[in-house]
Amino acid sequence: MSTKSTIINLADRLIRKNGYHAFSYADIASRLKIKNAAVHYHFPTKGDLGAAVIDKSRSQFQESIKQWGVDSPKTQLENFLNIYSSIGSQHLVCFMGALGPSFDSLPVVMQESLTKASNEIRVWLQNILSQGKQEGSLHFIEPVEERADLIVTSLLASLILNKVSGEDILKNTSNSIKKHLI
Amino acid sequence: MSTKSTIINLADRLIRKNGYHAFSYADIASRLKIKNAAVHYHFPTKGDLGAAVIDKSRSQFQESIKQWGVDSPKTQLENFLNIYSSIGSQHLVCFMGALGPSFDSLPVVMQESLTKASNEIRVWLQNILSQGKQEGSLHFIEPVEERADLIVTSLLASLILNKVSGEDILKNTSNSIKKHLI
DNA sequence: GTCTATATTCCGATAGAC
DNA sequence: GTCTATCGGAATATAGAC
Repeated sequence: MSTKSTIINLADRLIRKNGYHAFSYADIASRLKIKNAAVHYHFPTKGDLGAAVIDKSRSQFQESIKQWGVDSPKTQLENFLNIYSSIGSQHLVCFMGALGPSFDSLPVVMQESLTKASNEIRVWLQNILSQGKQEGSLHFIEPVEERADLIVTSLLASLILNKVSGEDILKNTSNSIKKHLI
Repeated sequence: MSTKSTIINLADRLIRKNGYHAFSYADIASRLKIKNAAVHYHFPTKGDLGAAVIDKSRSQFQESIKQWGVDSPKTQLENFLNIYSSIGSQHLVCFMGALGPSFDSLPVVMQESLTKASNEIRVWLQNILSQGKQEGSLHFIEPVEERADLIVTSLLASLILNKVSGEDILKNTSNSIKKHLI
């Protein structure tokens, strides 16, 4: 793997463990056994690196949902839930949960990519829910935007409370989500 | 108001706007027109200040639910929802949403207080839901822990996505929560 | 093209003045 | 008891070596 993508992966992990403002170029450099200024060659500013981390996650998500395209809405929803349980098992949060709370303090390039990401995820979930309702495999009474936001917010914060409480909050919320839809 | 409590309120606001690691003693000092080292007199370390911010919110919550004690479960739940809409209208997140994601990078005093806070909120909500179910005013099928966690996580992350998306996510999730319970 | 030596600013924290 | 002057170190970032 290239140095550049290694840096992105390290930054991604540090951001989702400690937060954007809690990691430094020195953290990355020491793990790569190079000088911190070498990281600046690949990413001139910290905002550039942060934006690359977001963009990588966005690309991965787009690739995932493309592959899921053949599956049923119910299966795609379970795939989506599995993303979060995978993150939770590593004692991390998702990039939206890591970066969203300090949105106002982030460089503009990161803010813009984050906003796009939130819309991409919410719109995709709305579509899956709509499809499932139409074919009769998923059930909900309220407007699809409301149910989609209920689900995505609950999953996002479950990873946060997993860290804080030390309990498996995500298991509880995932159960609740599934019981109401199916 | 005393300088000490003014500092706590300023720090609280800064944390919920930008995050714990994104604010400095200088931010507080400049707003108070004193030197940053003066803040160290009141709070020797940044962790002391952070813990005071959490403790203040915990006290406020305990006071609120004490006052709500006479209300019906349904009314208490609406009071709880109103806390979040009040925070959202100020374009802020709750302290749990601000601090939880970077839990691993926080001083131990803050971690311990945060963990207690998460349990206090979750247990209170579980009790309200149980009471409401028993008297027939609130309805849910899954175990009370699952529904309580669904609600609290959804509200927490709604404030985060409010910031990121620029839309009123909290309105959607609040509607969804109410429609399923009532 | 890739990385190192160096600069500059800002951080949290201490010692001591009033 | 309250605050100011100052420190040591870490942060991001630039200029230049190889």
